[in-house]
Amino acid sequence: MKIRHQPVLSKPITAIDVAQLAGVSQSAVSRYFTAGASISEKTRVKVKAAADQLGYQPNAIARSLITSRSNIIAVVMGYFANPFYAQALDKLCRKLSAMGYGVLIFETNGKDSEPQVEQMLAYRVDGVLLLSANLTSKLANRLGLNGIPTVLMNRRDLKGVNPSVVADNRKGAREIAKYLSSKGYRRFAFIAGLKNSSTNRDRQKGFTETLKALGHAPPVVVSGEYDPVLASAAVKTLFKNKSECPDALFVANDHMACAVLDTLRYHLKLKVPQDVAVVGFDDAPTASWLSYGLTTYSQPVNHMVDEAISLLVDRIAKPQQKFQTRTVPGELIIRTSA
Amino acid sequence: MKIRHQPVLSKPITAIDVAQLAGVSQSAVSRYFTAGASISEKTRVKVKAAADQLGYQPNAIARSLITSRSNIIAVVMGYFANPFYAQALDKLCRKLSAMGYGVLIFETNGKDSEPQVEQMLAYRVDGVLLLSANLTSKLANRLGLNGIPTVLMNRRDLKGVNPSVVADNRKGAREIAKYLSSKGYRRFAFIAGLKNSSTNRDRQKGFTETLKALGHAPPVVVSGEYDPVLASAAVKTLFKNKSECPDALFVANDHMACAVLDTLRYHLKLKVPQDVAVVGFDDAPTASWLSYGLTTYSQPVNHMVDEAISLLVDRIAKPQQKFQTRTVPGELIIRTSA
DNA sequence: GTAAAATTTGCAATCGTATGCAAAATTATT
DNA sequence: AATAATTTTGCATACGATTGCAAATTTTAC
Repeated sequence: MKIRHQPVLSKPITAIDVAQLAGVSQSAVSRYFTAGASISEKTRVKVKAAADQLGYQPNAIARSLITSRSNIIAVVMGYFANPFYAQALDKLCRKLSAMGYGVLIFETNGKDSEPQVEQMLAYRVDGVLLLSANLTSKLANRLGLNGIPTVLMNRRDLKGVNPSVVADNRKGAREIAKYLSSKGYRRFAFIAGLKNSSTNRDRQKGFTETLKALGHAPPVVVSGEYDPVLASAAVKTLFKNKSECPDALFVANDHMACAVLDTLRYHLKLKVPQDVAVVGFDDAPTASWLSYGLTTYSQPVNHMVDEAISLLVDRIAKPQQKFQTRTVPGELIIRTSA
Repeated sequence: MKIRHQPVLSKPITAIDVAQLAGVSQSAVSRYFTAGASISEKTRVKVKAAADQLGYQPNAIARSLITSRSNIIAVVMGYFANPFYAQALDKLCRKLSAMGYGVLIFETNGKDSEPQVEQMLAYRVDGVLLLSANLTSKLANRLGLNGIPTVLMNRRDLKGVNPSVVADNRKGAREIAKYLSSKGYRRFAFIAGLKNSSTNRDRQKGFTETLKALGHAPPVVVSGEYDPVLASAAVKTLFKNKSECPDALFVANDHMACAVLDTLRYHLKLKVPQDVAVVGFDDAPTASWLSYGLTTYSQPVNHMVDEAISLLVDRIAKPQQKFQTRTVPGELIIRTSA
C-alpha cells in the first residue's frame, strides 16, 4: 500500500516566499506579475525562476482587495432549459474567460432574486450581464442603484437605466408575418412569451401590425410564458374547437416552438406545414435539428454576446458615459415548418 | 431634463462606517455578520439599524482574504451543447447558491486547460466540480497536486486521486443489451463517445459483454466522440453498404442519439424503430421530446448532483479523509425508439 | 571621469474584514 | 451586597497583495 500522495496541508505560497527565494523584495515579485510595471530584466528572471520553482500564483483575492477590482463578471440567467440561453452562456464564458475575467453564475426564477443580488454585491463583481427575457426589472434597478455596471441581453431597459443589446424583434416579427402571408396562410395565432417582457411585446407588436397592414385579421393570442409545457397546453386549447383553427402559428421563441410542433404532430395529429405552419424565433440549436426543421428568425448569438461584452467593458471603464441600446440584425431562416 | 440618478461614485461603505454610525467598534459589526459570534441583543439592533440605513454588505473579498475560504466553487464544463450537462449545471448552480457558495464557471475543450486552472488557483476556490466525461485527467491531477478538493461527475477517477460520482454505466448498458436482444434485434452497433473516457468504456463493455453472454455477435463499434455531427457521419458510413446493416444502435449518449435518429430518418430514410432501433443513455431533456421518444437509460441528475455536492463538501471539510466513488442507480426508460 | 537623467528598487501604508486576547460589562451564586 | 462566572466589547494584528515615494542604481550625455 502506498502512502497518500496529497501534499500535506502546507502553508500556501505567497509573494514573500518567492521574494525570499529570489533574493528580492516582495514588491519586485508583485511587479513581475503586474503588466507594465517597472522591473529590470535581471530581477525578472530571478523572480520567474523562484515563482516557477515554488509554483507560485498571485492570490486574486488579495489583489482584488487592494485594487478594488474583482475581475469577476456575474452572469444572471433566468432560464437554463432553453438551448438558446445555454448557447449564449457558452459563448459568454469562453470570451470572458479569455479576457481574464472570472464568470460567476447565478440563476433566478425572476421572483425572489434578493439573495443572489446580495451575493453579487458581496463579491463586488465588476459588472453584471443579465441574460434572459424573463428577469424582473426590479433586479436591474437594484443593481443600478448600487452603481454596478450592468448590461441587459435580450431585453430592453424601458427606463433607460442600463444599456442593453437586443435582436430586432419588431423587424423579425414583421418579416415573419410577411412571409406567412405571402405563403397563403390566413388564420394566424401568436403563442406569446411573458407578457411583461419587452422582447415578447416587440415580437407581438411587429407581427400584429404587419398582419393588419396586409389586410389580415389580428392573430389569436395565447400565452405560453416561455414555457414549453404551458405553450403546448395553450396550443391544445387553441385547437379544441375545430371550426376556427389557425393555419399559421408564430411562437415567441424556438424553445416553445419545438414543443408546439411536437404537440401539433403527435397529440393533435396535424401535419406541419400542410395543416398548420409554425415559425419560431431565436434560431436556437434545436431549431435546425431535422425532426423540427423550424423556420425561424435568427438572433445571432455571437454577435449579441460580442456587443454585450463590449458594452459592459465600456461601462466598467467609464460608468458615467452615456450609452445606447444596441440592436443586432437577424434574418429569416426558412426551413420546413413553414 | 432630469439630472442623472446614478449615485456619484461615492466611497464604498465599509464596516467602519457602519460602526461609527452605530456607535460601536468595527469588531461588533463584523460579529453581527458572523454566524455564531458573541454579540448582545442591544448592539445587534444598533448594528442592524446602521447597516440597513447605509445599505451595507460585508465585502466577501476581504472576508475571504482573512478566513482563507473563498466560498467559491468552480464548475468546469467540457461541453455545453449537450442538454444533459446544461441541466446538471442548472441544478448545481441552484443548490450551491442556496448553500451560500458562489459558482465560478469554466469551460474547456479538454485540451489546453492551463489558463483556466491558473484562474481557479488564483481565486483560491474552495473546491472544484469537474462535470463532463471528456475532460482530461491531466486537469484533475493538476488540481489534486495543488490540494484543491475536487469531485468528478460522470467520470471515474481511475487513479483514485479524487472522489467521483457516476451512473451505473455498466449495468445500464447491460440492461439495454438485454432489452434489445429480448425484442428480437440481432445485428448490433455501438456509437461510441470518446474512447478514453471511463464512462464510454463502461458503457461499451457492459453492452458487449452482455451481447456475448446472450450469444450474439459483438457489436460493430464506430466513434462519435460525443459529438452529434461526428456521430451522424459515423452512422452514414455504417449504413453505406446495404448488405450488413445493423438493426439496433446503442448510442453512447442521448445528445448523439437524437442526431443519429434524425440522420436515420431524414437522410437514410429508415423507419425507427421498425428498420432500426435506437437507444441512448442519460435521459436528457430532449430524449422525451415527442419527435424523438428516445428509449434510454436514465442518469438521475438530481441525485447525482446531490451526491457530488455532498462529496465535495465532505472533501472540503476533511481533505485527508478517505472517500469512495459513488454510483447512482438509473433505470431503463422505454419510449418509442426501440 | 563626472554630472544629469532615467530607471529600478525597497519601504511602508493600504484595502476591508476576522479573531485572539484582555478589559469591561453583565449575570449568577452565595 | 459581595464575589465568582459568564458574556460582551474593543484593541490590535493578520490576511496577501498593490502602489506612491524616496533612495539606490543604472544609463546617458558631455
